[in-house]
Amino acid sequence: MSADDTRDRLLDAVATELTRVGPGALSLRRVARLAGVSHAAPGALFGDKAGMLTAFATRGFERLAAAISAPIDTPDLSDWPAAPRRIVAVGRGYVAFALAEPAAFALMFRPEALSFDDAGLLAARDAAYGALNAAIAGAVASGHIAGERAEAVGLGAWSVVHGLVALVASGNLDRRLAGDALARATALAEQLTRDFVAGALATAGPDARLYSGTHTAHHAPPE
Amino acid sequence: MSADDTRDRLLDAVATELTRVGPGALSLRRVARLAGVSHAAPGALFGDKAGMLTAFATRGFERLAAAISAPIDTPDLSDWPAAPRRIVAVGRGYVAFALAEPAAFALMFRPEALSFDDAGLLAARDAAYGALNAAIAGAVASGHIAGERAEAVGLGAWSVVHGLVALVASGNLDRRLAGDALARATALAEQLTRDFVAGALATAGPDARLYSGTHTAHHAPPE
DNA sequence: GCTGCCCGATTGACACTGTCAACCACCCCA
DNA sequence: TGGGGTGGTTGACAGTGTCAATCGGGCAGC
Repeated sequence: MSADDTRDRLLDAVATELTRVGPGALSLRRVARLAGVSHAAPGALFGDKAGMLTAFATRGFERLAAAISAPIDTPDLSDWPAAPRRIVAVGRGYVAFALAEPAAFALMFRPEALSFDDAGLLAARDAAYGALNAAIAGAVASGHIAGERAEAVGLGAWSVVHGLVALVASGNLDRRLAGDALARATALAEQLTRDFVAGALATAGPDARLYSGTHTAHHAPPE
Repeated sequence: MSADDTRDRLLDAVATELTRVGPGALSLRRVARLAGVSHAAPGALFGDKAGMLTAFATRGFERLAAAISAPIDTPDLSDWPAAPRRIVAVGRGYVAFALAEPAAFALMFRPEALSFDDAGLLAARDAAYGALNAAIAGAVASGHIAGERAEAVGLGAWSVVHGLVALVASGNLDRRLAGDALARATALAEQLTRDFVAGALATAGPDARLYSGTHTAHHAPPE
């Protein structure tokens, strides 16, 4: 049983406990028991509880970066140019990750539970944000978003996606999204991302609108 | 010393402890000590820790409802019609509350720390959401938002505002928003709310655009 | 005016938590 | 053949949330 082995076993135990009881009620000792090690093993390996959760959150940011960098195909946007399509794809990856691993996602955005100045964590986080920014930068380069609007559009798209996911995760949308909340939320997030990008494009000029009216007629912006 | 008196003293102690150490590290016994009562007094009054935090969060939702219902004046939108202006005002009130009481805001959206099926909490929460929905309904009634788009616009505006605030609160925007992060975030949230509403209006029809281009020329949508 | 009683609150105990010091086993390198 | 550090354990400690038992005191009913 190597050192990396117990490290991985502990982080796996963190994952199962995180989904079972949530980030707030997670117990270091229970994680250790679940991993079959002594109650002080996490401390010896990670320093303290925050260190252990930081290691897990770092893995989470790496998976988030992979999720939003993945070339998700968007056949329903076949008449959109590549750059805005990429933005929507990033949004979909973000939502998909948050809904697939809600506990990890919640932990990643709970800085008081982590060692937030950890170098590895910051690197993984910045890598994920870099993938996000790259999509915006691509749309700027292709002329679909005005340069001076890039920050606002990037933050807006990120905010709308993150906000929706946070509201779903905090159980505040159940009444609105009756039925299969997650499926509807996913669909809505895609719609919202499209809306926001389209709104940003609309403000770029009279003819830059992506689509209008009935949601069936799509008009491509000038290339 | 009446019962309501100690109740209030405990909730005030929760407020100070919440801002001091955050929702995760809050200790029931320390709150009790701070309020000058025994360590079991909160349990006797509120049932358990979650009950005490629920009582505090209920107060928070009431203040949130007041913040977004307040008639905030928006002189910079003097040429906007009343209904979309009201939506922006709601967004500003939401952000103002979240930035003014970040600890309370964070607790309110951490359901695992609360008794989330508490009747009082749900009532206060729904009252706040009602104020939010009323603004959207007003824009629908005045014809500025298509009825079938109301849910998407409402969720989108809420998501973008909530998401931005959540990202700021979780310390994930410091690098982007260098300098006085909060002030810039507030300004950006307003901009984003405007953008989103404008985008939603843009999709309502070719001539329904609120403004375009340089952000200096504003065009009113048809009344 | 006394009795019973519930409410607000206290004390004491319990199991559990995170952390730290001390100790132990093993492997690698000198 | 030794150290010495790495990975891991045991044991202790203060602090936490919760519960049972208790207590005082106001209040209604007789």
